[in-house]
Amino acid sequence: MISKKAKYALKALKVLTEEFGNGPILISYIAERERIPKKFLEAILLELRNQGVLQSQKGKGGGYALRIEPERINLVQIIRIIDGPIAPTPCVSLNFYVKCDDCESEETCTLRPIMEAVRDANLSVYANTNLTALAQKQPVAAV
Amino acid sequence: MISKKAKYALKALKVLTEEFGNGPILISYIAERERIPKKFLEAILLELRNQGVLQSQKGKGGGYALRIEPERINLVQIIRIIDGPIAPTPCVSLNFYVKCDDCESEETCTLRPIMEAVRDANLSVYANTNLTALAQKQPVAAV
DNA sequence: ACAAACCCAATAAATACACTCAACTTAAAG
DNA sequence: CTTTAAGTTGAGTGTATTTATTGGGTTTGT
Repeated sequence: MISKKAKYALKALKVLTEEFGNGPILISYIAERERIPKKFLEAILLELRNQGVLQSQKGKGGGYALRIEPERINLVQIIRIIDGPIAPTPCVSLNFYVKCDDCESEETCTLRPIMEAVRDANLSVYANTNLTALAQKQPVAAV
Repeated sequence: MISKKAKYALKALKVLTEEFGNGPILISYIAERERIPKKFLEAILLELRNQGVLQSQKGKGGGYALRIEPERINLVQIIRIIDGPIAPTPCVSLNFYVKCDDCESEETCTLRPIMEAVRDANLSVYANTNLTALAQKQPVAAV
């Protein structure tokens, strides 16, 4: 399961993709349209801004916008920012690797191959989906 | 990410698979061998027993054992017992479906197809792995 | 002055443990 | 054959950390 935070992030980015080119979009607008708790969304958008995905503008006429074209942003980047690892266990994570303190050897661990397979299965879906696809309700191609 | 609880459950079941046919296995034995916090493991094994996966025996010579042959138990069953849904969001879960309170219509939701693809990718790995495979360090076949 | 993003902190539930005591089963002692 | 002791699961409670949310106040740009 991904977190609600990640799901909210994706929904917010969907809106920002649809509104891409229309200037800054209000937090309140996104929150209402997608029924996301506003204060929570605030923190999510801030995080995405700090990670370089979004840009923000304070004051009147302010709001949030994608920093680059939606085609160039895929779901792997977003999920990693919000939830961290995509792998089912930290010990097979590519970007957030943490050694298991309960495992003796990774070479002999029989769980690893399965966990790696799960990781790759997830990665292939997330990596092949960009924000434009997310906003367009395209059927996702099987991998 | 699966929970630590789920990972511990799989490791414990691996041991019980290896020891299948050798009578009841002690919690302490599994805990030490796999370096799982004993009290936590206790709760995990109990849950698996209550769900019909394991049988237990109290008193001297007691312990835990698989109730049926390891070939007949796959990881989907285990993950569902311990972590619940395999799907990334409750709204695309086959066994633990919960309607999104923030979504208006599931038909028009653009996140759904991606979430379903992720769910199916995970399911295909977990469903194709039984406890015997888990214990044998077989490379997992791509799906 | 106003409107917006931004920051700080408090709350509630779930996760990951630890600690203590009760219940049950078997085996040995009397 | 009954009692007792030892070994084991089982049940309840407590604590720290993360997740999801809310509230109030601050800063910044127009």
